Amino acid sequence: MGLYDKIKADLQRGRFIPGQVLRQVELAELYDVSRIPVRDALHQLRNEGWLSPHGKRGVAVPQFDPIEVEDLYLMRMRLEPLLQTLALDKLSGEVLGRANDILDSMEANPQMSAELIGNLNWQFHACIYKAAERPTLFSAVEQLHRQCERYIGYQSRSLQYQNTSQGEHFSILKALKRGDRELATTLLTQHIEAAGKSLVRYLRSAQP
Amino acid sequence: MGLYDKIKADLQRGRFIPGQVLRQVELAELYDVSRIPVRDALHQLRNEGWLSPHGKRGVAVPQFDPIEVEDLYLMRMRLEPLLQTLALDKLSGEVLGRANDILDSMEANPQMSAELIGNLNWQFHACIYKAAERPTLFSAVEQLHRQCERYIGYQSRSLQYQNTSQGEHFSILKALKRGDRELATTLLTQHIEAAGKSLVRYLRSAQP
DNA sequence: ATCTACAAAAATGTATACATAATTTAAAAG
DNA sequence: CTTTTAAATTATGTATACATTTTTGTAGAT
Repeated sequence: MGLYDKIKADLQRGRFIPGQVLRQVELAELYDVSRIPVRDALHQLRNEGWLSPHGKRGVAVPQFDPIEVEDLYLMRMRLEPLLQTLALDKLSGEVLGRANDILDSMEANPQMSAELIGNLNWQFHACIYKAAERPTLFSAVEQLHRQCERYIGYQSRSLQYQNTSQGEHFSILKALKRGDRELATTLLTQHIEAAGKSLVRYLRSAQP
Repeated sequence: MGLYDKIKADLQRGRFIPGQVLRQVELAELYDVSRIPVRDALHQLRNEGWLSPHGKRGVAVPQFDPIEVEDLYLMRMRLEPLLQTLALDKLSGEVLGRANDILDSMEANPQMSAELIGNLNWQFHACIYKAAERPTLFSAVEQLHRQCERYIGYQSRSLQYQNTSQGEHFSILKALKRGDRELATTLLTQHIEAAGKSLVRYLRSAQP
């Protein structure tokens, strides 16, 4: 696990306080490396929205920003259905099977960590998206996911939402299996919208 | 002008051949700096699609990829109208005036460099987009533009396309002034689609 | 007392040197 | 002759040291 992942994990776990300014030397000492790899990691983390520029030098841990969340989900609502549509014609039985397995494994283990649930969630959609064989579009969507991760965090969400979300996954998969383009698109759009709304609700309740 | 800009300009001008592998030492000697700033610049250029990973080490100048162009314009067609819509309510007379000035200045100088035309082109849209005050969405759109730049290059395009494109700009601006949400959205979508198609046509004619 | 100018500090950018990882080349075995 | 393995080469990653830039603090003038 590289330094980038370590710092990201610590940001996700809330080790650094929003608003806090991170200095290269501090981090270098903290993780026991030189400033060079720290610089690289900070650049990347800034690109992905995990850190924001702080004046002319340094980076800061960004505050929670509801507008940013809204923007991220608005973009996902427009790009992910597009990608899924492009994938539809190329969906093999193998891909659909793998997608099914992922959902089943989530169903089977009712008490997975929030982190693992989030990962499998993305795995499900990603394995469908990859079938489209559109690398540029895929990595754009992937980056949006990474930016969302910052807000999703490791907090476990309500069991109720987990269930409806899981139900939506199965509906989408069914529509894909039937090759119903329209329905799959509609369901995915609603799925993302619901996820966004749920996230905003959660953030508003957790943060003052 | 930083090293990043220098290398990008040289990529845009075709100093490096598509497929060519770029080594840090070569570039360091070429631009007379050490490898550290080269590394930083290469990272960023790779993030923006100007360079692609080459195996487990090094980067290469990417080949022209029609699918990538299509993806970029598909994304722009979905994100830019969204951003413009969000801007519509906040458009002040001052912003609209500035947008108008940009178009007029393009009209006034009929023989600007292709590079300058491209810049003003983006300035026009950007000054409207900025009015939305949605930084996340804006920088996503901005990044898509940067990725498109690689294909647009410095080559001058047909005069015919310049004229129709300019006409579309005026139509969009008029719709925005009237506050016609629907029309402005439709026109912008078509504008981007036309630009994409024109670019693909151009690339197909220039490249074998 | 406030503002400006200049000096001291602190933080980041960059160069050089070394460590690690990857690729290639050559040698040996099948 | 092909394939495999190990050594040498080459490229990138990282540490340390130095340069540059930005910020902060202080002294003097208005």
